[in-house]
Amino acid sequence: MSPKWRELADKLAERIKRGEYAPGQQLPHIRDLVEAGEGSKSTVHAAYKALEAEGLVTSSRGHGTVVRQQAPLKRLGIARYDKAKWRDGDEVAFIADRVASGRAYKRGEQTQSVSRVQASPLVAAAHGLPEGSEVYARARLVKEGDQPTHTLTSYYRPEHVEGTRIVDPTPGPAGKGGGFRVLYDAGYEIDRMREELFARIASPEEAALLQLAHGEWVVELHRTTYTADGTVVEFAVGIHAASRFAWAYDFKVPDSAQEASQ
Amino acid sequence: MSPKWRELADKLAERIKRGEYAPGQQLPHIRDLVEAGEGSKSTVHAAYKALEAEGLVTSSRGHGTVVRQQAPLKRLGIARYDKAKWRDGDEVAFIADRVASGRAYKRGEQTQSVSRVQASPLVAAAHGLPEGSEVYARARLVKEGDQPTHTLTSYYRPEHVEGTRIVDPTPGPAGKGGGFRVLYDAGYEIDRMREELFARIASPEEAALLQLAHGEWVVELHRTTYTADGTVVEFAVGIHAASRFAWAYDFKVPDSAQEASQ
DNA sequence: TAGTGGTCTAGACCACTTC
DNA sequence: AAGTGGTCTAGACCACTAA
Repeated sequence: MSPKWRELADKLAERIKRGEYAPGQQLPHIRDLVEAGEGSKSTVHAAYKALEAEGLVTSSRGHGTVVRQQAPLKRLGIARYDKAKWRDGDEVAFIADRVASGRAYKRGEQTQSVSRVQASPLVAAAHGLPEGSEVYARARLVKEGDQPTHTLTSYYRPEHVEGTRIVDPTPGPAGKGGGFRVLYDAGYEIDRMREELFARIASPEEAALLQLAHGEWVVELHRTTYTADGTVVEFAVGIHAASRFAWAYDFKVPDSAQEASQ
Repeated sequence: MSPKWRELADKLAERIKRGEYAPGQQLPHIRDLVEAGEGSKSTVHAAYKALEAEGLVTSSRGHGTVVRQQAPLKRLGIARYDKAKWRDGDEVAFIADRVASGRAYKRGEQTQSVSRVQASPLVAAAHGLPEGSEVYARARLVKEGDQPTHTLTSYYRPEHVEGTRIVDPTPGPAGKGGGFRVLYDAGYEIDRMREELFARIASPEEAALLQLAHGEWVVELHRTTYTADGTVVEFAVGIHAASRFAWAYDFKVPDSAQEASQ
């Protein structure tokens, strides 16, 4: 026998999934359910808190509890890095994402700030630098309408970007073609990438920034970008609301027995 | 000003991270903290519940609340599918994972059951079959010691596996070399894969199976495996405890302007 | 039997929003 | 001022574990 608050939460979740409570619609007020005999205020509140942690509703004082918009997952694939997009056209990866997902791009949905900082152990290791070396950090917060979706911070070695648009940024996503175009123009053509992902609980700051419910998770993405000679020209860390993204990777099955002939 | 339960949870989390409460060690009992003036029983309990949702501790009735073992992330990369491992040797992918993570493999850490089922919409779409077609499902639950880490269910088309070891399984991971070896021996050499990942709340069944705390998340992995001629020979769905895994993907930056010459 | 965490209640009070 | 969700208390009782 589940606890009472769990039963109530399941009952409400069921109705939400069946569409009886539509997205944007108000759930019954806590005091109404108390009156209706669903339990004490604490019990009903526990059920609502569970629904919020599960991402189904959002509560706010003074307003009430409303069913959340269940935005479809945004799908990110390798194709978003296609050279043709940023080298020959003027797209940048994050705009390609929108197009692929059938979303429109609006100006002002990406904020950016560039600063010169000391490399953290993670950043230093990725770039093969001593800890504490100075690097350029380009931090973006990407929104979709009013909804922030993820942060992305790129770290560059000073000798690769000094004097480029990246360190003296005009508004918008690093100008025409984005960061990879800038590196390309500076003589560093990207060739290979490594993406590493894992999920964890959002920190309080991240939860506030990405408008996450308490207990929601984020996916942390580490992207290391190499030129053909193996130089790391960009290391980026992204924090994504875990419930809003999916990643897809296509690859050939490796065969180490044939490595020499490839 | 955070609520009292949040302050208490943060204080305890801090001490856990600093090592004052070591993994496996008991946290103070709820009633002790009530006595110590940290708040009422409900307040202290709320703090403990938050710590549990954040994966830091596990509570159980009759025992107490102990600090969780923070197992390092298991890292999964493309290399675990290396043909040399299962074609020329007799390793299977999941053993390669253990070796890469410095863990030992013990027999009996993987359970398996094979059945003939009607394809769900997801499975049918992956195989390009009409919904409800019959497929073989090979379901595994992978453990590490006593700790289950993930489930993995592979779906095969009957004409690809009928009469092979897969559908008449001997104990262990589909026998020597695993499922890919069986397909290889049957004339279907795998060539290309697509992995898709996303995170979501664990269902109650998954939480029980994988021994997850309430509110923990899982990563669902969809793996589609193709032969060189584009035939889908395996579609697999994995459910991983989100806090226990990391994924890494290496790839060349695509260039659609050169597709013809590749 | 004694001790643990978990649930539930009734009610007071707080923080915030809207009218 | 009235109505919303959020916090907190004191205490009763339940479920489970151990000796």
